[in-house]
Amino acid sequence: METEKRQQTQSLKALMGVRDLVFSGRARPGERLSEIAIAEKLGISRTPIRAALARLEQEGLLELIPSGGYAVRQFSRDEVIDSIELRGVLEGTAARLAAERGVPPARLRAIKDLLRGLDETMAERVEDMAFDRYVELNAQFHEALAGLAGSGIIRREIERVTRLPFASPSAFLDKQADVPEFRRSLIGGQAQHRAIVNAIELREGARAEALAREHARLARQNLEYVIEQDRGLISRVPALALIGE
Amino acid sequence: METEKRQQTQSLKALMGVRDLVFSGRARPGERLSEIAIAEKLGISRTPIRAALARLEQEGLLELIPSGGYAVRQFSRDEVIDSIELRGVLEGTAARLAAERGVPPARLRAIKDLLRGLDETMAERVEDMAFDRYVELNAQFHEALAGLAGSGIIRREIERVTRLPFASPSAFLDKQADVPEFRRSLIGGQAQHRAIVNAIELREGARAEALAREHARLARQNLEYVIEQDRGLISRVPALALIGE
DNA sequence: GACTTGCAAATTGTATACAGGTGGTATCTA
DNA sequence: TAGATACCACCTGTATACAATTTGCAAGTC
Repeated sequence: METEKRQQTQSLKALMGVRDLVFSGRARPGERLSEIAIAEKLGISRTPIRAALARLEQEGLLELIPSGGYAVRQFSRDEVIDSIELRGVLEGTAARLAAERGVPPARLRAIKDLLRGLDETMAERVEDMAFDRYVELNAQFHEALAGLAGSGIIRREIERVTRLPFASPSAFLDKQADVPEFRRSLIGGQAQHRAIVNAIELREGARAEALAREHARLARQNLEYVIEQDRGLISRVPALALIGE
Repeated sequence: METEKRQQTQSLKALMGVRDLVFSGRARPGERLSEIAIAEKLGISRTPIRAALARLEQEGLLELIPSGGYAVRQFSRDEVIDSIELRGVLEGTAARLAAERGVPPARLRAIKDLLRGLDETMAERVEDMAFDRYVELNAQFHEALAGLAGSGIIRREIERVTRLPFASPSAFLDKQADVPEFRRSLIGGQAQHRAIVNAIELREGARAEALAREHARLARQNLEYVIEQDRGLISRVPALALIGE
């Protein structure tokens, strides 16, 4: 019908449009993002585009050009590593606080269900894994973990860091990056998932924190594998499109 | 000359203007911030105001009203505590990484100079302390610490959290909140400063991290003192203007 | 008297007009 | 041929106009 979901649409369309422009690699790092060009391409006026650009700059995806305007930001290897480290620290904090403060039974049950679901995706041979399903459940697990401490502040901050694609728990879980090396890392990853939840349940804050931090290191390992062993993969992992240098 | 430093001014004026409106308490938590009203008050058009509002929402200072527009956000006691905790975690990470990665001698010297400066503000009797100078140097110390790991990502994140006034290391260091209880806490605080730098210099990452976290707890102690012992102080500590509930 | 309904004012979201400034190019000169 | 200068096109920052909602009030009805 003519309901035409226009509610809030222009702004959202602009935000998603620009994000996609960057993530898809159609806008290369360093490239200037012209308001007019984008506006024409997306079929909306400059105003919502401008708002989207400003917001994405806040998110760290774009950078200000001294003479005005915005450009796609380029991230160095070190910045990517620090972002992953940061995610580990924040997820570790969420885990620790959840352990220290205690988690309502319903929530604990919910995250345990996710654990079980993840288990079911595993198989004897890595080729037999239900990769897509793992990716989906893994994202849900990390989301649940971020909220487990019951702190909106922490949850929000994790969400923020995670918006940088290469810092996301799903950074190396992509159909395009379906590499045996990465698949193998999921086995250990799932063991860490279990350990984290166990530590939280037993109210072992320090252990929960350390485990969550170490868990994030999986992403770092995968990153280093890509950079040092198989640079060709860089272009196949979408989350790595912003890495330069 | 009529050069009239207008460079970038409207946007900046809008940002500072709205921030000040909130921090000064002229806009109460929950209150809607009307673009037109602010635009008239500040003598600029709606466009830069709008940008400022959107940005401050991203910073967490404002919240979106479902039907459109922005309102001053109100923070619960728990959210304030979590923000302080978060700052502790992030400063702890900066300290740990600085210890693990090592700090260039010049930077180490610089932060040690700050330590010495802070020492000089101390006195036998708390009434004799150079309070203003301490406040100034303390802010510099925390800024230096945030940058000590040489990570722009970490530095930026600390800066972000710190923008929430009650999460800042200077939250309870204000002329209006010049209370003996707070002054006394500075003595132990300075000891922690020294210990943090010492741990970093000795490359003791875990110790540096734990100390920095504990150091942030000073702010939490002060907060709890205000809430549980002397609620009248709330109105005298500007950083606490946003606390509700 | 309380609730509903309709209207009017106000407010946001979006588009566009306008001015100042930046960068690039082409031409002219040495 | 290389460098400098002047001009032109484009782009951003800001203001304002316009349209669609939303909110608040008032009047009318049950």
